Amino acid sequence: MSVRVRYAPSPTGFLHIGGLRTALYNYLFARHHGGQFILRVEDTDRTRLVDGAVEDFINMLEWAGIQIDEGPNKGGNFGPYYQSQRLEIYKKHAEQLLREGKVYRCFCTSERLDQMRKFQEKSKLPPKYDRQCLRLSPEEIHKNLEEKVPYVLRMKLPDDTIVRFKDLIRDDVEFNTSNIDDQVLMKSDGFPTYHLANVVDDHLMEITHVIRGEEWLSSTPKHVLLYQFFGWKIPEFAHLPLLLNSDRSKMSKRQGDTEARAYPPKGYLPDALVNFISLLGWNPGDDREIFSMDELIKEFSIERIHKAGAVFNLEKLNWMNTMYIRKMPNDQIFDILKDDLEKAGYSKFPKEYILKCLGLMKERINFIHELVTFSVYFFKDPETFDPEGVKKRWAPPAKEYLTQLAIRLEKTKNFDHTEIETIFRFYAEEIQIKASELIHPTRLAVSGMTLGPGVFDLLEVLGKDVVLRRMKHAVENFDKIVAGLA
RNA sequence: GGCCCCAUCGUCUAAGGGUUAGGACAUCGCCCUUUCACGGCGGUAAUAGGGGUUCAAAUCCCCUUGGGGUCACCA
Repeated sequence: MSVRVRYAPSPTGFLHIGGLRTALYNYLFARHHGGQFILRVEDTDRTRLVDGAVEDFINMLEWAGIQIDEGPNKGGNFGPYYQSQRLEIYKKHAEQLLREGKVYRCFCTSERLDQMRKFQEKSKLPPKYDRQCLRLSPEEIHKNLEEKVPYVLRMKLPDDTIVRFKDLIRDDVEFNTSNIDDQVLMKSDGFPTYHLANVVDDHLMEITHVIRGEEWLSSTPKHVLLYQFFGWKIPEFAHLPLLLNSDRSKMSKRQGDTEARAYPPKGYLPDALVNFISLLGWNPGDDREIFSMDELIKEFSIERIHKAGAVFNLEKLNWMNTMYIRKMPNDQIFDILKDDLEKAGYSKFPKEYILKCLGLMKERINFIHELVTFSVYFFKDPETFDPEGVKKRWAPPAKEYLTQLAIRLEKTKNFDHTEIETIFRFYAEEIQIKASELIHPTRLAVSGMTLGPGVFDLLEVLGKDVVLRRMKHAVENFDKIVAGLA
């Protein structure tokens, strides 16, 4: 039987980084085994729906390179993939359980439930439904139904029974039903709760492996019991370790960016983010750390997922992002930055020129958009000059150096790296100074900055005309700039 | 609080009875060097505590401690 897994988020918010990892692990597992990855939207809570959430799930999964085989955007043989469109199915199954006495109607008001909980809390009792409605006589039930008193359907749990199940990550886990509440399965608005909808759908969609966050571990016995109520085969469970804030609490909005969609605009590459989160709770068993999606698919195994939660460490993600930027071909970077370059007004420059600039700059930036913001001087003459740099690099002889260099550079034929370097070295030797005393003032003159690519590369890429123009401008305004007037 | 899960450098982790407890990020130092980076070399840094089992324990068992999750007509 082929593997079928699902990622089943609730559209009550945008895709969470933790959700992205859950989806990724499901996807890797599916692909590793040649199975299917399904996206199912669990929109049974009508009060917390967030506009655009489903689009965000789909967009971000696609951005990350996770391909959905079946889902709201794809269709499939097991749809619909919105739970809100499957109400009849849940109703039918709930009625079956009601007929079989596995669930019962509960007419209790939320006020009574709240009161009861408060009392239990105060008296340090476990907060549990007291089963008042389980003791209702048939006449009372009939009367309530006649009077259209709203009701929910609750699971009737067996008394004092051990529910055991095997978790692929945690091995055997067991719970006693005496610690579990009679879970509501159908709400009074006719919508199922998560527990019912989830089990019914996983069964009908022939899900073989339920891979989800650890926060579901304690409700799994309810699900196991439900499978048993229906007489269905129980899928394999794998509860993933949680993603943590730096204080080791469950990753939440309080700290850092928890929404996946925050990452692309910050300049994170999808491959880097995917690679990074793949390693949060899993590793291949050796020292390798850089993996493409295909390699992850090849290497991934549930056996190597470990149990403890993992802190989302932004610094390591940043490092990984840097690695991926360095590795990425220039024209691919160009494609990603197209809009940014356009917006900055740089797209009027020839593509080959931009590609060269990207090539020089990508070695020294951490986020892809920095390529645009830090590359201004490739596209515009500097209007300001770093004051610290001016102070340090533009001592009086620099003016003469720049003048002389400009004269010599003007005579070049190719204006390439080697030719430029020769001129610098030769002139430095001639006047008995270190080449760096020429290099630093020149960098400042042509870029306005004290850092960036190697100067000879920089000059070559900028081209003779631009370099000479900027150097002359620097010489002409040298005294003003040094005096802090320009 | 009840129930459940978990526990190796600051962080991500390797080592599933015998290792000087390994790697990566971060950090520190040195080298390279025209700046910033990259890179190279090296350093600091961990088995939560206590009991067992064993010739031998990070590793198996128990207890303690600590952390987390969950206890809704939310998922």
